[in-house]
Amino acid sequence: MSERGRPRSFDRAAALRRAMEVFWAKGYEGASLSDLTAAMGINSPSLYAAFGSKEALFLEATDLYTRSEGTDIWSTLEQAPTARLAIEGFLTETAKAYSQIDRPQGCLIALGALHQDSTQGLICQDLRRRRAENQTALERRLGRAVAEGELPADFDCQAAATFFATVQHGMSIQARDGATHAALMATASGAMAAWTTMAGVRPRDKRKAL
Amino acid sequence: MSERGRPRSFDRAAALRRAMEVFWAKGYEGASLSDLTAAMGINSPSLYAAFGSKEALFLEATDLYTRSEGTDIWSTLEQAPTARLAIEGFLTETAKAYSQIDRPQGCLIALGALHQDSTQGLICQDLRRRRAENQTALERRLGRAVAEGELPADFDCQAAATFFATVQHGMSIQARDGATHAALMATASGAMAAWTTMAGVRPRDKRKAL
DNA sequence: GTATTTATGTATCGATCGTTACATAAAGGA
DNA sequence: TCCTTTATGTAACGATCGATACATAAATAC
Repeated sequence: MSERGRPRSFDRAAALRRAMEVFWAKGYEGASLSDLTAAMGINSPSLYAAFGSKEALFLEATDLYTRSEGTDIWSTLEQAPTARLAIEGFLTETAKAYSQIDRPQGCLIALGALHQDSTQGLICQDLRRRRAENQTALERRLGRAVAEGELPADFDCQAAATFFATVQHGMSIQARDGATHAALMATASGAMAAWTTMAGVRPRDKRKAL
Repeated sequence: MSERGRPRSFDRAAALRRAMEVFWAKGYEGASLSDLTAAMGINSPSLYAAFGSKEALFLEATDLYTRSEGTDIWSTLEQAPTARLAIEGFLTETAKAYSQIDRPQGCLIALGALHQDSTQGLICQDLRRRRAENQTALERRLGRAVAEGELPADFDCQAAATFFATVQHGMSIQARDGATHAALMATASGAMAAWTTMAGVRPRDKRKAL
């Protein structure tokens, strides 16, 4: 069926991964076609034949990013036995992921396109949707903890999810500024200090942050 | 002395303010010369004669931004009678500043140039320096509180400053996503919940966040 | 007055942006 | 073998990027 015509001479998946890394490092507007084709090892007509356009390539790249780079963060959030461990794991995995030395620092979803016209730009809309989904995932996990009795019924899941999502966004900028893993963990610890108060824990020992 | 030659036909300070707003809304790379000259009401030769280059204009614009837009945030930090009120005011003023409806959302210093090559780009270096200065201001305020006995001697000022600075950076992205003042205040409250734990307060009433 | 100095508007510079025509190469179908 | 189909490399498209050359306008100095 699809075996007609001259076969593609490059690995589409590998090229997409290279494109993802370029977008990750430079953002959507900062990544030029020259940057992309150079990293992907192909010429622009091949890029357009395989991916359609720069926009479409970015959308595929962010999808790959979501499927391949954020997994530890979100699987920890879902699978941790308690909400506290879920949030702690979420923050710890974020600190780890954002300070990998062999990768661009910070998060593609958070930093990829901050300056496009949000109401018009397709790219900006897509990233914003993904950020909203992430915050919703946090809120759902907290809601589950309320339902399970781990958190008090009057716990404000939405406010807490907003707070932790915002901390994660800030960690992207912090990472871009060259923050070490330890510095990111300082932020994670700070956020967990908030948990202690928010969850209404009466501390027997006066300080037990993270 | 400087009254020789044809006088400038536009208000340099007003034009700089317009340029600042464009950079604030679109970022350094996202703001084109066309955008700038249109907003400033001048032609490009006038821009270059008055400001030198796009880079120099941006640096002047960020300086104006620092002097004119961030004042409430940082004066509150310095002048509040206690560190707790200082941090609370810092966060509250940030939430207010980042959600002004008649202005670009978020912070120019935080969002202005996230994707330039950090080691090379002059713009990126300047913004990074300003972000570092802001974090240092937080750390100094906390250190003062330790010296005054408000905070315990083993209080980790650097870690706390990192945390609160990161929260503020995250609020810029949150604001860019259209967060309301209330949503930003939810984040501020979360950060103050962290304060309660970090400062080692033994809460008599179990919850008193912000 | 004339000379000098600075600013403005027009028009354009070379470089780069994202994108595509076009001829050729390499595969399967007949 | 010839036709169709798809991919590749070269080369270039129009648009826009940041930045300027140049002639003219408007001020002061003499």
